[in-house]
Amino acid sequence: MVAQSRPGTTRAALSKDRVLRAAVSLADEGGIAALTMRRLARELEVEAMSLYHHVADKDQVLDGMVDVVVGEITAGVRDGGASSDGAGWKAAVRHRILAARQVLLRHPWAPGVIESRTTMSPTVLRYFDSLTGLLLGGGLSADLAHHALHALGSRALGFSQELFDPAAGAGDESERMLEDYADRLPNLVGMLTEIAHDDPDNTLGWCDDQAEFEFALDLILDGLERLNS
Amino acid sequence: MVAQSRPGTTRAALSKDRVLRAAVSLADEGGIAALTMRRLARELEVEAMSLYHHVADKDQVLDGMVDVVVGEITAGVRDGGASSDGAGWKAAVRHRILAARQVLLRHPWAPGVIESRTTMSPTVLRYFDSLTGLLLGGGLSADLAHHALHALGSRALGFSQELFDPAAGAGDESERMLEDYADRLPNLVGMLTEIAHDDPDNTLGWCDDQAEFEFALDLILDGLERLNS
DNA sequence: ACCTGAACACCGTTCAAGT
DNA sequence: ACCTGAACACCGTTCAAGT
Repeated sequence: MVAQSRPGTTRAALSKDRVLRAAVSLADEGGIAALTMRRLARELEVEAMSLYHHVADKDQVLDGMVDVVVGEITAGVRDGGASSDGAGWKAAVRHRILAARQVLLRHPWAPGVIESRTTMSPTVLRYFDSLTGLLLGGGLSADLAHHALHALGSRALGFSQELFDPAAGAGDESERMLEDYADRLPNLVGMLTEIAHDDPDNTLGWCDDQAEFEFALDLILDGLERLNS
Repeated sequence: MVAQSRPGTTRAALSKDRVLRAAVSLADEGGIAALTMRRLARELEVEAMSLYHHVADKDQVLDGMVDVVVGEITAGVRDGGASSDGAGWKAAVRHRILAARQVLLRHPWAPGVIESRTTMSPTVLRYFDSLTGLLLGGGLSADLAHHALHALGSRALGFSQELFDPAAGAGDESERMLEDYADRLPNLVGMLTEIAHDDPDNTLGWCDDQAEFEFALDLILDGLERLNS
């Protein structure tokens, strides 16, 4: 096999960039478990071992995928502007983080991969540098800004690993489950039935992730603002 | 090979419990990557396939390992007592979560495994039920308690995935790194140098995880308390 | 310089066979 | 009922060989 799929049709040369973009779309479609070096090669119409001329190993592929995603986030940010004019820091941070979240929603595998990386890439560092700029520009002390980054944690990048399974007990089953567990989990069941009573649309296990994300984000940002006074 | 290691020494029969405890100690010692069905079997002086008489598959091993860890957390809690007397809810929640954190520090692999599970086990549900009891007992509305659980997220179980590598640039290298990146990461470097100036012990990349965890936890709990008034 | 085929040292898991 | 050995269908990666 030569690097042509049909006579007269020269296939684009392999490159690190092509490998990474193929890896991202493979994970987007089939989840991170679908990403194997062999399948990635097949997608690029190449032998698995050819990949190793452009990336050192699979870990470097994962590193690169994070950069692609964080690059998407950074690309959506217009620099300068209202970022440095003091009082607006909270809105600016909020806006940027919610924008990051929108990007991550398109790449459900990204949170897990980001958390599995042991070192921060230059691209990720640049994102955090920019976010830090918003905080310092808003008048937060270096110390408070530093605490803020830790408190935001992964939320700074737009995600928070949900421990509750969104699809756990959706539908009509949930009410029966509520009764089954009422004696063993009285507080949880009590809380959820009361919420369901107030809002009949809201059944067990079905939480509005966007609303919860914003609630937690605002809780943190409001807390920081208070400490900044 | 029969189930005896030496003549007269009958080996303990295999059981799901023994499998799970062996899995936990294997991961404690060698990290989660060291946990393979084959190695786990070797540790138990048994063939790999014998494990499948006690667990359905590796996923069930991971599920069980989470239960072992959360069981450790729950075991350290004395039920009843000061948990339900109103005003003390914040201290009670804080205390319980920090205790959970101490357990998780002994099982560094646990956060990753917990987040990889798609459904919550009865043991985990029981932990959250108990935590919910503290919130409701403290007078929080069902709605606010629900928001609180989401806002705490994995912190409710005592961990927060740190995005910054604790050992990234420790030691004397960090100062040189600071200078190298000063132009590309002005805000981050500015923040860190200012912190390092105030506290010479604190070098780049070396953060007090315990202090940062408590800062974020208190930020959230204080915010909830304010919303509860 | 880039790509390939065969091979190595692993995985999780199935299956038929043993006791 | 519990355990085993061989086998299957995968992995990531190395290496020597091709062009």
